[in-house]
Amino acid sequence: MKEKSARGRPRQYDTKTALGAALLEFRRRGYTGTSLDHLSEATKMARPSLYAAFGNKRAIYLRAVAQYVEDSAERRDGALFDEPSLAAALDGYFLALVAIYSEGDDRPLGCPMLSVITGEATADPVIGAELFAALGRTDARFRDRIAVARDEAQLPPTTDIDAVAEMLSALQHSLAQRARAGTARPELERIARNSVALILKAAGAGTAP
Amino acid sequence: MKEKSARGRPRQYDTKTALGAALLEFRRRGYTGTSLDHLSEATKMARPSLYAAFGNKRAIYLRAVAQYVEDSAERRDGALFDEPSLAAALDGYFLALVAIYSEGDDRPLGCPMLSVITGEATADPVIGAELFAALGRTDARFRDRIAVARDEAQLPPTTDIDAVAEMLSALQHSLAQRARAGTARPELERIARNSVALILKAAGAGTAP
DNA sequence: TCATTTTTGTACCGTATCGCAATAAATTCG
DNA sequence: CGAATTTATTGCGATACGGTACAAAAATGA
Repeated sequence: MKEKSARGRPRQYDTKTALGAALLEFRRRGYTGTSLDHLSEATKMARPSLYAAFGNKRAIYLRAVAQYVEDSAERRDGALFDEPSLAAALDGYFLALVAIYSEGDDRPLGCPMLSVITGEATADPVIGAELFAALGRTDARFRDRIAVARDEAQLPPTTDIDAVAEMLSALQHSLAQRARAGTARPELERIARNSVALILKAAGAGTAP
Repeated sequence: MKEKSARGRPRQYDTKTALGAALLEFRRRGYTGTSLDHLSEATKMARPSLYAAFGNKRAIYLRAVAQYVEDSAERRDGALFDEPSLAAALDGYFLALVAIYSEGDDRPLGCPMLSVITGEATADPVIGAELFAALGRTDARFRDRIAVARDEAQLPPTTDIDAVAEMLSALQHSLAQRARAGTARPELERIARNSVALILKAAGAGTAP
């Protein structure tokens, strides 16, 4: 499926690595705080090349975050759905999430969406819609996993799927927030484990066989 | 305790209203997206006056948010601690919180801290420290309230105070995130009520008399 | 070899930005 | 009234910003 460069001067950049470098820059500096010059330096692409390849700054961010979502989707869904035990699945999922949120040489960089574009959501409707959609996707994924666990009788049939899923989403939002504020990884992992246990207890896990 | 203006030309602005207008502008545009010109227009103070009164942009934000924290502390603590029933206290607290987060003509403006400076926390260490401290204060307030409820036997003596407080903080973080993404107020209120109920259930409220 | 195609590099434009200097206006004290 | 003091206003200067025009460079095809 690789596009074979047919003609013309070959491009010196690789799209995936460029978008990865761009996202890292956004995570470091924030959305508005990242200029096209910063992106140009980080990706080693000249500004016109950036523009030709992806479009304006917002398009660069959206492409970069879309690649992040796509690349991490497999790991996320794997952690959530390949593990039969709900408790183990959630533990694995959130530990992987904390690992991502804790990336960063100096301090944790947080979530590539929640920690980066929250400030812009009110000023830029496109960004706001993107953020809203991302929240909805996370909710839906948790709902699906909870429904599976309920169908497998790991949770009572009366389980309020929406409420439990919203608590799991809240944990994710909170971990992103705390990571961005500088909370260290072991503390995030502790919070994740404790919270998952508490949520499962509230959901009635292990109550009715 | 009012400073009586002793000499010189009297100032035309009121500090509190100016800081309130500045905070509103920060919430609308985000931290980096708000320029001194925006603040100047919003507060009806000339840029040099802003500079003389508060200092640079970061100082303006910190002063504005400090005033917000101070002004809302009374209502917050009142909702939390004046109500004897833990369930009623938490419901009241989070409904008041949702009311604040839902402010805004066009769309909800979210939290004056969580929704505004999260993106800058990695780039500006002072902002990062401020955010970290704010998270710690919220945690501590919830811990205190849970401890009171446990001492009054509204919760079992074995209650894990830290874990429950962290879940309540997570709910707060999540409501801020969802509000900023555009979730409407009734939905936020529904989530708040359901989550409080679930957390109390997990904490064992009403289990042991 | 030479035209064609695609990417790269340089330079530029209009605007916005922060921070401040210099001056004008409004008030109190003597 | 005049001196002193505090605030308000105007304007400047240097930089950074997003976005683009244009020509040079590097490849392919005939």
